[in-house]
Amino acid sequence: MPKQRKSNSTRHDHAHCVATALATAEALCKTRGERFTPVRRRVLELVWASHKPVGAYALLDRLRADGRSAAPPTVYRALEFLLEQGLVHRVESLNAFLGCAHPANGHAAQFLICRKCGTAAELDETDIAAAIDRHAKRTGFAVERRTVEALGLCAGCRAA
Amino acid sequence: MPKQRKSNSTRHDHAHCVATALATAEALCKTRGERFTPVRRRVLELVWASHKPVGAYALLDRLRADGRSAAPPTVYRALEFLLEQGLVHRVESLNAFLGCAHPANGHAAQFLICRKCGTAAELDETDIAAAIDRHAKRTGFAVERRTVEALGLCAGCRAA
DNA sequence: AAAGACCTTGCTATAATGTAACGGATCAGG
DNA sequence: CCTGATCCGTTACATTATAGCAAGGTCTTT
Repeated sequence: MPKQRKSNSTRHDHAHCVATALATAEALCKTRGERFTPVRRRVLELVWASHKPVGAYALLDRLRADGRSAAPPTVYRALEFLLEQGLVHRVESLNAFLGCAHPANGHAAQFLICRKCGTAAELDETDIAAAIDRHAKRTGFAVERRTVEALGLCAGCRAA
Repeated sequence: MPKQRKSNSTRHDHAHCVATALATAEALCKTRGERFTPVRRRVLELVWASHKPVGAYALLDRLRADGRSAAPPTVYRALEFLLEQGLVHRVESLNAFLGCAHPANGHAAQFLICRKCGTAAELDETDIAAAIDRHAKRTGFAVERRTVEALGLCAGCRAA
């Protein structure tokens, strides 16, 4: 009775999706000499439980459901680490967190967030970043970090 | 003894800046049949006190300094109104608010936020919005609202 | 193996940001 | 002036985030 046979409209093998993210994270940390501890691993796994941005306190509840003792700093510290390593993103307009789809070094991330189903798709389009940088440069502004988030309706929810 | 003679490195007449914003707001509200009440006017004025995004609780403190009785809902309701009217913007990455430089109908706003001096410059570049929309369209996503915020160093702070 | 430095975690407490709900005051329109 | 709608003051609470300390691990050096 394979669990991965869910009624998933996006029809992707999410178990594989999560497994890949965890394996990539582990490899990246090893390369960088960082410690991919059980808490950090578990928080990353929970973030990847869906493709929807998750709040820190939702993560906290799920950690506690594991039987693990946990308080807000537990989650925030794990998230801080994962953010530093580029393994998760923070969605500013939702105060929530999302697994990074391309945890390679320094990519520009943009998000398309569906206000109906809550899923967020990650883009990595250099021309969006370039357009921002170009206008910034005109005013002498040196861009260090960009936050680009679009709210709207995803293809699936528009159809429905 | 004119107060407006401040040592202002950006060398703009900020009193005029604020006065214009308030006058424009008043005119817009009148046109739309909305009530530009004293609380709303004062909150807008306080938001415009600088070109730095201001937190809701900082505004609250200043309202109280007026001698006015105020609680969080006082400020948040005023801000909600001002946001609806397009008179202020919310800076998501700072949980803060900023006077809108172009309170005309529906413009795309982007922000360049200096991490040193805290000032935020507002852009209104259609090509940035267009780039986002273009990539969204490819995936069938219908964009309704965009959040574009760049953090970095402004020209002045880079020089120093 | 022991010592020491450093990082990670558990824990308590508290700060900062944001909202729900009610009732009284105020305003626009008849 | 009534009346209905809106706005505001107030209390209480919800949500999100951080400071600080001590205990437990891990790694390196000896």
